[in-house]
Amino acid sequence: MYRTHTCGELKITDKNTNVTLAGWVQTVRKFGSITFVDLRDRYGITQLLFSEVLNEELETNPLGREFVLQVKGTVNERSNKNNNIQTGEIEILVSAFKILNKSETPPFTIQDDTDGGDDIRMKYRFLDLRRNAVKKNLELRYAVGRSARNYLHENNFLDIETPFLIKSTPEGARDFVVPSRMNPGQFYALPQSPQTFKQLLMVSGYDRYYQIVKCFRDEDLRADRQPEFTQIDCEMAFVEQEDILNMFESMIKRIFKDVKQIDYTEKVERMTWEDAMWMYGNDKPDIRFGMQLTNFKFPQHTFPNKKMDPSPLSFGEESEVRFPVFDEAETVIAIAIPGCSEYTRKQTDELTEWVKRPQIGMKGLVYIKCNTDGTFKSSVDKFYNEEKLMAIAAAANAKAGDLILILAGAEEKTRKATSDLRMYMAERLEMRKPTEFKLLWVLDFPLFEYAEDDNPASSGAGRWVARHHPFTSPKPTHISVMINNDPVIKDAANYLAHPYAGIKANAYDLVLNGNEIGGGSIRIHQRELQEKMFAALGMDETEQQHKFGFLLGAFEFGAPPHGGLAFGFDRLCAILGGSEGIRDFIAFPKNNSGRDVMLDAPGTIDEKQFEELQIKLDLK
RNA sequence: GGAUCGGUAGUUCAGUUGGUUAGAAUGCUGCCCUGUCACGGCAGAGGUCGCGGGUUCGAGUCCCGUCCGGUCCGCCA
Repeated sequence: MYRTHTCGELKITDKNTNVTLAGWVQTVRKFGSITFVDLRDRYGITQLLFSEVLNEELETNPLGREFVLQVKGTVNERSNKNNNIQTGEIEILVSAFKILNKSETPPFTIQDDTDGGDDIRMKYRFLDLRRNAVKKNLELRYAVGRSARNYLHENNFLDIETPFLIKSTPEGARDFVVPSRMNPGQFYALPQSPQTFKQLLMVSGYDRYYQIVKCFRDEDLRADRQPEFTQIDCEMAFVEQEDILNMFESMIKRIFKDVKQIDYTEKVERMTWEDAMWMYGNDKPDIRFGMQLTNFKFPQHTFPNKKMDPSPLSFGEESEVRFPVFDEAETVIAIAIPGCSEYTRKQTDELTEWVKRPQIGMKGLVYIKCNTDGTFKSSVDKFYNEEKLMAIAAAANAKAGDLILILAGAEEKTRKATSDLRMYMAERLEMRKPTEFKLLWVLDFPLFEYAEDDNPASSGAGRWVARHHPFTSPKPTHISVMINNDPVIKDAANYLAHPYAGIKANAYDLVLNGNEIGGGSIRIHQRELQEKMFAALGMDETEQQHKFGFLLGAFEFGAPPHGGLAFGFDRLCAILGGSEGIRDFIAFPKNNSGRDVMLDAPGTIDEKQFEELQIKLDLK
């Protein structure tokens, strides 16, 4: 037997017990005739005491960091206790030891606060995973998965596996492809999600399905995006949107309870997509803090349901003064930053530089300081007098002591920039606390999105793309709009006037602290509507049949109404763990360029493999 | 596809207007130490300054290219 106990469980009540432990050498502290060794395993650290004969034996068999060590000994009460570790009251008085394996000196320290950078940690990920900080994340990941499985199991969901080698249907993201040896010249694709399979399972009558499953998308990476990632993928039959929201709102609350011991009892807030864009400039707003946008100016057709109040920015017809930046802009949006009226010139300049970065791309930034004494100081004093500034501040809901920031420009860009600025300021003011959690359902997304046509033959006319995916159903009231109108966009410049632009989807996203952690929809389950959808996306009958014939066919054999959603498992774990990046919540992640630096993958393949696949490499 | 920051000892970093022998911390090696737990003390080893080219009397430092890594935009139905 290699061990009788782990390194994390012995207590003062085990005093005088004979034990055998095995683990890795964390540190060796020598004091002439006695030596302390910290022995580490998955469960904790236990101090070993080598004295007298054993200490001398260490001279001939010296220990190094990360040696694998087995010791026999008795549990001893420490004379100096260490309250920082679980086993701090005891130590093992070693009577015999055996080095089970030696170790090279690791390239970085195996500690919570390692000295290793990301690069070297990833290269030696197997050592990095020994660190408590990463281990904690993987344990949290397991806990989240277990909690979800328990919940889904209790609610009659069936875990059904779906294939990884499927057919390429390049509708959304790029597919990863796998050549087929037995079918030369043909390729499988790895699934971007098990979407069509879970819908077919609904047709098959498995009315509650789930799977914690890998998905693959060949797109560029981010701190929170990996080419292979994991979803909690769920689907239900005979449900409406409300049923899904309730079912999965409860699931996420259960996860909060199980994993974070948080009683998230209040109802999850709900917001339409239009309101989210209006109030936050973003379809996944972080609503833990205020700083809502004030829309001073916007193109009415983008927000047909919003009323344009008389803007305090405008001058009367007879006025000689004009501020062209606001006058000529399509959109002007303000945010009031609480408590920042004391910002120095240097700080406001810094913010201006920030919005002028190419990633944001604004031309400048207007600020108004609402001084605590009731006066105002702004970068537009030349154009707006005290009275006007006061009116602007009132409209922007700014209080004395606030700093109003105003951006102006084209609608889409300005709205995004204002939203980015809001997040940046919140970050800067430490209003985004990683231990505070707030959920939000965003509802009523547009079904379609306008895209510039990349096909030059169609002379620049735009086309529709599915905002969610092509299986998403329109709101019941919008079905007829879709059926009865031609999807072709004749006037690209005025695409918002097209009836399709107003069609809302039966889709929903779950947002946690400004991150999309899940999304789904009620699906189309009638062949006619599905065909219309494919057609709207520019697929002719042949293409539809070729790509999705199996699904259209299935819809003719009693497809029930159904819908579902999928959670981004990695991202959910990262946020619950208080981190923005998902890499340390995945045991073996890829780097920025999609490489596994430990394996050095991807790599080339043998000539023989090419031959078997009947593929000749001819790189451009 | 684009922007931006970085690459100097095993590791994390500093390195001034271009100027003698490139530093610190940590890790590593050796010696000393009976109560440490970030042990302590003394001594020591350790560098193709990512790579290639250029400017210069002289380049870690300036310029160009390239490779690698981080973050972001585009992209991610």
